[in-house]
Amino acid sequence: MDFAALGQTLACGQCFRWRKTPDGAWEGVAGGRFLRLTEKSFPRLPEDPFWARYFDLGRDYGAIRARFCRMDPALARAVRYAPDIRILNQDPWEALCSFILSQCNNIRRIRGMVARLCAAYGEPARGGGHAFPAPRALAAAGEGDLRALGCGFRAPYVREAARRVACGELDFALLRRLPLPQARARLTALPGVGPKVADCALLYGLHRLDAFPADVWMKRAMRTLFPGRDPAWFGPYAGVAQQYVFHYSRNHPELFRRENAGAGARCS
DNA sequence: GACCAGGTATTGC
DNA sequence: GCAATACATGGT
Repeated sequence: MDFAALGQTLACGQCFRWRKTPDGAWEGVAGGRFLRLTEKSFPRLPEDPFWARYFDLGRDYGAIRARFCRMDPALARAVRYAPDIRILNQDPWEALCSFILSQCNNIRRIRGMVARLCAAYGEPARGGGHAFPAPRALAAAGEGDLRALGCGFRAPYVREAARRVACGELDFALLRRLPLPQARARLTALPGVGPKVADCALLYGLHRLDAFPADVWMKRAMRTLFPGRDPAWFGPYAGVAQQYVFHYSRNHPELFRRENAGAGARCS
């Protein structure tokens, strides 16, 4: 991974709190810390244990890529489009909450909603900006307050998820060690959390790399690019494959022009 | 205005 | 099981 390719990881749809500044730096907040990455500071990233883990620097993505490229030509195309994508180790609560907000929504607006929540309910972060709000903080917010920040019909979902995390009813430490189907079931027990959001929380928040979020783009991609395949076919790193394919698909909508989005998302 | 955006819950067949 | 519909909101 080099600095120039950072955008592949930070702007491929897995996180909502990073931005590229006009002068070409990347700025973001995670784990209550603000980070500004430039061409100059980037090489020292591995020295910080927190950020090394956040960017999953200990994993050999070259081997994962090579395996994908051998498996299937379409998968190889997706990998080559943005080979430097890595799956971040995000905070589980932040991932769950962010993807609850993602339903029936676009990435630009999700970023805005998350930014407003952080500004209103997040503690000041070390170095600048605000941390993602603690579950406790959002559990204590009124539904009307969350709606006022633009959360819409997702407001009660966020509040209830926050409450269950805050009181320990939903335990991320447990989710880390449960078999995937059982972890998924615990998550979908929350109102407003279905299979897609659950898999996002598992993949992005708990780093379960075999979780495979299937949104509209992935459903289209599966029909068109991988007919007859299912998530298990992608193997133990199915979630990584999903990220390559999701990003590739979103940036090649012409591949699906003759599809009628159907089979899934209906918002209006 | 209609249509869409990383879905989910509810209802009716 | 599976299709239809409501759910807020902002951008094109």
